[in-house]
Amino acid sequence: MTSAESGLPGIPGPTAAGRSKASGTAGTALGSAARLRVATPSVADRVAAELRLQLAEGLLLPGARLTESTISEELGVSRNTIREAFAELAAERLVVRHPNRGVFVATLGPGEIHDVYTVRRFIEVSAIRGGGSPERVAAVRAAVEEGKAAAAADDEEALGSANQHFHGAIVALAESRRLNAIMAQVLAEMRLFFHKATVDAHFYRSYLDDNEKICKALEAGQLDRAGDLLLAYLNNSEEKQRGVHGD
Amino acid sequence: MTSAESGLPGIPGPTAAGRSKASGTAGTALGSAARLRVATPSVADRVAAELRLQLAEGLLLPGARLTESTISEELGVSRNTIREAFAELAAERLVVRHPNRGVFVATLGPGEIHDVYTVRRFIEVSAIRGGGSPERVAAVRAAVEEGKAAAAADDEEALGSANQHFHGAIVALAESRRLNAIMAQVLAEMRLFFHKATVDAHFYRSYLDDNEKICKALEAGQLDRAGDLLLAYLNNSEEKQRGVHGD
DNA sequence: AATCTCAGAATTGTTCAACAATTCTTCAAT
DNA sequence: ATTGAAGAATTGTTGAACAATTCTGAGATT
Repeated sequence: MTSAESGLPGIPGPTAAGRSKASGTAGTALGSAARLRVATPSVADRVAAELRLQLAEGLLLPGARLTESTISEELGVSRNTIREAFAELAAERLVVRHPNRGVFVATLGPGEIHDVYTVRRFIEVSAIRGGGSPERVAAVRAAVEEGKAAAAADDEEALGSANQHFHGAIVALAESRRLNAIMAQVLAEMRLFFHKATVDAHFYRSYLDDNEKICKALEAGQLDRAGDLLLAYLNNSEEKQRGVHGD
Repeated sequence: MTSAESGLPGIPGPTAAGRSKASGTAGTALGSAARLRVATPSVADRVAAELRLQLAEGLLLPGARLTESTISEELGVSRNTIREAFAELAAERLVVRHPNRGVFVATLGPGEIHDVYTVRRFIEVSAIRGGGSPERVAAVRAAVEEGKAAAAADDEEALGSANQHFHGAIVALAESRRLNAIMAQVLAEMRLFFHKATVDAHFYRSYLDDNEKICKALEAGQLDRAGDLLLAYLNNSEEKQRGVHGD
């Protein structure tokens, strides 16, 4: 694609406000039909979602600059709307605003990585120590199996996802909307610097055993033990990350 | 004030872009002089800060609607900028966006209150169990004394602030930027529903003893005991809140 | 060659005005 | 009382404009 007109996923056609673009009526019928009763996310939200996706896929590397006009053209959305999306992403720390200089993909130095792991230690360990309903525990188990399957299929990408699902499921034990949101945000931040150093096969694979053990302890109701294992895992993981990245 | 031109604190004079408003040159000199080397926060940020303040002071009660045009006029800021500020506040959960209907001050039902306390239990208890440097412990002590002074002066407002400082100081033990930010956000949410029911003098005052005990345990290095006390305090506090608000 | 300076280009910050889409109001008709 | 249909108000989004700031690249200076 060279000069995209509407690069946004979801609802296809732009409705063309402004005073330009003769605004062909084609597609309008389908658009209103599809909008059954679900509140359509705003364009700004969709832009934010799209950028979040590109961030997660490593298409936008840390430190990269996000120029308003470029994205505006690329996505066929006005600059003002882009700015609204930026405000969202900045609040999520995925992106940093330098006044008068622009927004950049967040870069996580050694200190920041430690900070992220501190949050994870606090939340994940507390969550697992609190246990959870059988359904939630089953979800943790499912994530473990998902990881095994990915390993068997030699799918690195899926392995990484499974690992994140595992940790997400652990926090979900607490059944807290806010904790889930916080964890999701932290995991999104982590994806950011996962792309910097290409992780080798052994990197993720070594986690599988840990996850299995943690899950088993959880299922057996040995919550303190599960917490200790998880804590050790997180410490170990941080050390490895620290090794891979600067310092 | 009837038709405010620049209701924003901080940097006084609006620079008047657009094509209107003859833009008197008065005040410009002082403005640039004051902007020594500190990155001036954007207007959107200042709007968000102002709204955050009004929210904290109970000037904007939960459920209240924030109309773009009204705030735009009131603060002498364009609608687009207001929207950017809204995006910030929505990300902080202080405000909720109903598509095509507007933004409203967030309301916290019983479930939400429980959720907020869940986050606090996770973070605060973990933080105090981890202990902290002498300086950070001293900061906790300072918050306790601040509360005592406020009680002696019969200053309800200050008592509330001191209490929040106390809990903020506990999280600060962990020396984590992100945890501090999360806690600040949660406390901001709590301020939201504190204004609903006017808390009587005994409400806060009963906390003073708890805080003192917790602080003493912390200073004595009895971290587990401090954690237990804090946990009990939080459970008790949640129950009281639940009693005051619609159950 | 290294660096300083300064005009011009590019970009961000902010505003205004317009209009489509949606929601809210009002008021009559059944 | 319920329904329905103008009409008013508000949000969502755009495009254009311009001030302020930062970036860039030649020359000029040491």
